[in-house]
Amino acid sequence: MTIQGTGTARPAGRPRSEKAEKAIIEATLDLIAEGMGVSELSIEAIASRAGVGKTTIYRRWSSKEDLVVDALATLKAPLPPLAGVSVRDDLITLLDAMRAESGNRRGRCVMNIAMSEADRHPRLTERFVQRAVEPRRRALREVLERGVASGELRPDLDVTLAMAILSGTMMWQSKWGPADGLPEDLAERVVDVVLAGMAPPAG
Amino acid sequence: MTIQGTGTARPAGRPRSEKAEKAIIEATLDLIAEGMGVSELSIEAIASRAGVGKTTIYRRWSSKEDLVVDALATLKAPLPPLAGVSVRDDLITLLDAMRAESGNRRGRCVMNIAMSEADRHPRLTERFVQRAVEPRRRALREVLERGVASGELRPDLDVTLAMAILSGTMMWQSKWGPADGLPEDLAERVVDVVLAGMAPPAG
Amino acid sequence: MTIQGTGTARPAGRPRSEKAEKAIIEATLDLIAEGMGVSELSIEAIASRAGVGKTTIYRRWSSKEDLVVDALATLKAPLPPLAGVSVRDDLITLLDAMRAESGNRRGRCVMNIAMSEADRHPRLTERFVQRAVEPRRRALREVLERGVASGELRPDLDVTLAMAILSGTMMWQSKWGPADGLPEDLAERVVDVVLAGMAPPAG
Amino acid sequence: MTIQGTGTARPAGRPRSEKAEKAIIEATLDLIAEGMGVSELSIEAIASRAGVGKTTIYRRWSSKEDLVVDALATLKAPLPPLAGVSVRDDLITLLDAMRAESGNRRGRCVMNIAMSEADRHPRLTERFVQRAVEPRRRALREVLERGVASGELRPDLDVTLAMAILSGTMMWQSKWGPADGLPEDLAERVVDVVLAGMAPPAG
DNA sequence: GTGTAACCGAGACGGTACGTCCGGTCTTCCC
DNA sequence: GGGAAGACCGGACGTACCGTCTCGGTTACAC
Repeated sequence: MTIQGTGTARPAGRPRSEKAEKAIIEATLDLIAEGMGVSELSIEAIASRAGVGKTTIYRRWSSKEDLVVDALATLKAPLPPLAGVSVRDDLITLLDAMRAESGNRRGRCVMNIAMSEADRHPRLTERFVQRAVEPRRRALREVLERGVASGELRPDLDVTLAMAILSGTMMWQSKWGPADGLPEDLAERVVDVVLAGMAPPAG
Repeated sequence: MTIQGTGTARPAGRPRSEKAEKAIIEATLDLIAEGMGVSELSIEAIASRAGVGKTTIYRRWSSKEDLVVDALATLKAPLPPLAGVSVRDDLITLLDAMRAESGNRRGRCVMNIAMSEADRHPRLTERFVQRAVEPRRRALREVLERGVASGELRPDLDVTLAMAILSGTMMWQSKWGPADGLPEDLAERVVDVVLAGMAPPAG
Repeated sequence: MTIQGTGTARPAGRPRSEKAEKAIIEATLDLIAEGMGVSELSIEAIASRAGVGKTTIYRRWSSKEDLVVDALATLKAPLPPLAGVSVRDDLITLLDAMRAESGNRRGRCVMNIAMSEADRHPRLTERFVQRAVEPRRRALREVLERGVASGELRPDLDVTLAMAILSGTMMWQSKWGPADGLPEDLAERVVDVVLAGMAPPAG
Repeated sequence: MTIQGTGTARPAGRPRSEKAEKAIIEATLDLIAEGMGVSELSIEAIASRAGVGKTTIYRRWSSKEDLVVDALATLKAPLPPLAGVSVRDDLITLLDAMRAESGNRRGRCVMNIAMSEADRHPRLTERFVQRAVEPRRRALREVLERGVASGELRPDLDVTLAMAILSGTMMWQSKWGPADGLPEDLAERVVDVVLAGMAPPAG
């Protein structure tokens, strides 16, 4: 017998097509980017867009939600590189990146799904938080704590509060801001306000 | 002839039932509060929940979107009464009210709809902004401007920026905050940070 | 006052219009004659045909069935005059009249209703039997019994059986006969068969 | 190429379910047996009773009438076996079978439909005649003609007339007879009357 | 090769909702 | 009271689409 002893033996028959899998995921993300909510998304539309039979989808995922979860999971989180010199600069870099991501169509739609389906599809939101929210939150926290450690920020800084203000301001404005005439340099300004408001009181 | 010249004469036939109209609106809001998005909402479910024939709905609204628009429009905006003494106290009152409103189930669901359907149903969002967002925004602006006028806030305060920070922080946290362990007195704290960060530099 | 004290006092208000009542009944019979079954009959159609408001019908009959019952009840049963001489001739006269009545459109439709609605609307059928079937049955029986009494028919004649054969043959053929090429003088022939088959055996 | 030239190739896709087809027909007959006329029959009720989607019905029949036609067509006509010895016995057997069939609920309702819808749905009636009426008529005629050939009946017997009397008596009584107190052995009696009335005059 | 199994396409399945129509009832106006 | 008008609820219509399932025919690998 020539069955190699290595781990999982390849199952008999034609192997599943990676191409089909990718096409399905891509089609799903495309449709999401076009503003489809989870319920507007139809397997039929995905299959058609991916050039794939409905069966092929059904063979891989047992429900639409599973598919969307997997699709969102492929969204990588390329955090911007931080200079690591000035805390202020790094914060601005981070916040501008966040705004940019949630500002374009795709980001906004993914955001919508993650938020509005939170009640009905907890697993979906959970996965999104884990893949997209947490990394950014962690980066933000690290920068702030670095500032505390380096003395650039006051030692008793309420990091959690600062994070809430910074991210809240940016994310909220990416949703409603455009209509409000908020300035381009919003990141810079809010960082300054927070740093000023949280700076050591006098000296 | 004795036809009175007064305005629009009452049309012939049985008049439309106000009760039915209210029941329909209420049913719609109920279903929204149960997490239905606009596309999950079905006229049939609304009719059944309201104890009303489908025709009675179609007679009044030509599309589901129109109905939802009207339903959201009935959400009144009972802003909390402001003491009008201290700007700081008034801000805290306002922000806490905002958080409370978006914290309960109904508020959260309405919020979800308004946000996630923004792209697909602009009229819906527009109406929501006009009825729910604008009044709050205006109230916030008035308090801030009063502070400027009274000298409680620095004269060159960037009111728009302050509003973005205050409302962004509160609204964003009403969505993601619960999982973050943010404190109960968030409103108080963020107001203090903003006031400190925007206070007249010297005195 | 000129209200006469006689019997039932006339109720206040405008008296009901007899004309409307007749028009409604007539319209109902018309529609039935056009082949409508009880369920195809609609109050709306009746009202429209009678030039009457739906209310006016609803005020008088509490259900469609009641109305149809009353309408059928107005169908009079003008039995043909019998010469009273020969039993054979009288039977032929009766049977030919029956065939004529169930042969024209109106008679056939009324028949259809009476028969097919028997299960669902027993009161309707009951009324029909009482007004239309019974008189004919009675006439038939009288002629036969007269023949027995006069010696024209054998004394032990089974009157019930004779009636079943005579009326069954005529009525059944009025339904299915036309396609069968049955002769015009069917009545005469069947009477002869029955009389022959039931005549005193030898002398 | 090895594509065989054999007949009609099986069409692509999932084949239609015979089970569904049968269930639909059965449900239709059930509802008819419950006294539904053609207009009371609703596709929705049939679908629900058959445990089938409405599409599954519409895929097969384009109209309610077509469905009913097919349903009635499935009613088989199991004529009773005839001994073939005595004409009199065979006639009695046939007539009793006819009475039994139109005596039970299902038979009565089918009869009602066939008769009362004759004007509105000629195709329906036509099919019913062809499937149910004709075979019986043929059997009756054959027995009678056998009697003529064998000398058991007079050679100049009017077969058509005899058929009209025999079937008319039986069918009519199956409708109105129960209330008339007609005897159990009606078949026997009417056969005797007809044979007597049509027997060769002298011998 | 041959076999196995996944592939694709097509189409029927049960189900839900659609928007329309119409029927019987109810309510109001005007004569 | 009577007519007209029209809203009311309910039920069925025929259609569309969805997710599922079931086929036939094809393709890619491992033996």
